[in-house]
Amino acid sequence: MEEDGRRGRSLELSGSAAVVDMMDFFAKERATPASTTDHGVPHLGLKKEDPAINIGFQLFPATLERDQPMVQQQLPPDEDNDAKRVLEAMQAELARTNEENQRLKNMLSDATNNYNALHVHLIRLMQERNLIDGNTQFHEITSEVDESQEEGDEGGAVVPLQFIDLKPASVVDEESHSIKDEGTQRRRSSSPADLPPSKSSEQEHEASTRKARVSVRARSSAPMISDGCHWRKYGQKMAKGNPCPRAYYRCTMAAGCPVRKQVQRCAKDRSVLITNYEGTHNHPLPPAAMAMASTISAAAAMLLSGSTTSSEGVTNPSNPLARAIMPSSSGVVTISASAPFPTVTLDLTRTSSPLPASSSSRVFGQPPHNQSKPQSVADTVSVATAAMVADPNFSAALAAAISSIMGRKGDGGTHQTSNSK
DNA sequence: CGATTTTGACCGGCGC
DNA sequence: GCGCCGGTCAAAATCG
Repeated sequence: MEEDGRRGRSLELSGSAAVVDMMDFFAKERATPASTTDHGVPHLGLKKEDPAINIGFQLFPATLERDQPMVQQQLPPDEDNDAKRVLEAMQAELARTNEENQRLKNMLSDATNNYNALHVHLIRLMQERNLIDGNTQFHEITSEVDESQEEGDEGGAVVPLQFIDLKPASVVDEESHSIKDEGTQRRRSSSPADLPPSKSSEQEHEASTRKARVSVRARSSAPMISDGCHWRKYGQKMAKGNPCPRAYYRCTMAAGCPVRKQVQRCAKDRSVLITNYEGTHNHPLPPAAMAMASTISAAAAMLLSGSTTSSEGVTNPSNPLARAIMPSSSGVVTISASAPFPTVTLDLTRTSSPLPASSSSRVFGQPPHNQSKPQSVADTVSVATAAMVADPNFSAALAAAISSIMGRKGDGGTHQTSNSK
């Protein structure tokens, strides 16, 4: 986006702006009204490619208001009855089109509301199940998502879906104040005045979860995947063990948005672009970004609900969401609770990843030089849902998955929460 | 001219 | 304490 390859300094990150699978998908998302993609097609019975939507939404309103008076002005005063009848017929047709247009708008609005309500409901159900399971660590994830949903309800149909963020609300609030202040806050953090009287277990937990991330792996020759948000590059570093530089971006869609992301090519397969998201957006997301956020939220909530476990990064077909997605994709979602921070990974590489399962742990923000240390791979929980992002049928898949999940509430499973440290 | 990128410096965490 | 490393800052450069 910002990186268009006009400069040659940033090595591989400044390559040509090629289009990848996921970019194709998000480009489609942007070109279509939000509700047509996010609510799920079944509500409308229309496909998002249906030309009727675009015609009704964009073309008719503009042409109607312009053309109608023009036709009348061009008519001579003594025009014959045939011309009048044609004119009346045209006007009637335009009126009908207007009505159809309005009806489509209403349908889209309803569908959007339905989708948002379902999404909130889904997250809450997952939270309830986590409470039952007594999984305190993962509970924080869904509760955070839930809070963001409630905030979004204030804005009506627009729900500020956020990338998964495991930080407790207090931490989020602190970080939301000012990005500029963050550095000084971090450097001031050792001040005795800022230190709490005692370090409770809750605070220890906070420290362990404040660095939660979402990692997206996509095969791309582009310098950065298009995720719908606006990013500003604020740094670039050479990471040890990887010849490709790592670029640091922060969200510029709203002032003070604390969300950051890191973009780096995989050392073993340079065609794979690894993007790590960190933080919570403090603003509503555009449709394209919502698609990503929704997917991650749904996948994470689903996984954290404890229906599927795996230590090898493979798909468990008993998972309803996975079942809904699997037919169309080979993508893999992985959630790791490993130190130093829990991470949700979306593997969007269409072919099976050439990397072993353990390599995905490195994506989790852990530099390669840590690989020699004892590190848990067994706490990795995986299921194939990432295809929702890569697959243009994402909406239908998500809707099917949600429906499936709703229908099996209470159906539980084991939940792997082991931590390597 | 404002927005964005580049890039060296700086900081804190961590291991030895 | 020292050095390494990842992450961030901020001034300068660059772009549209």
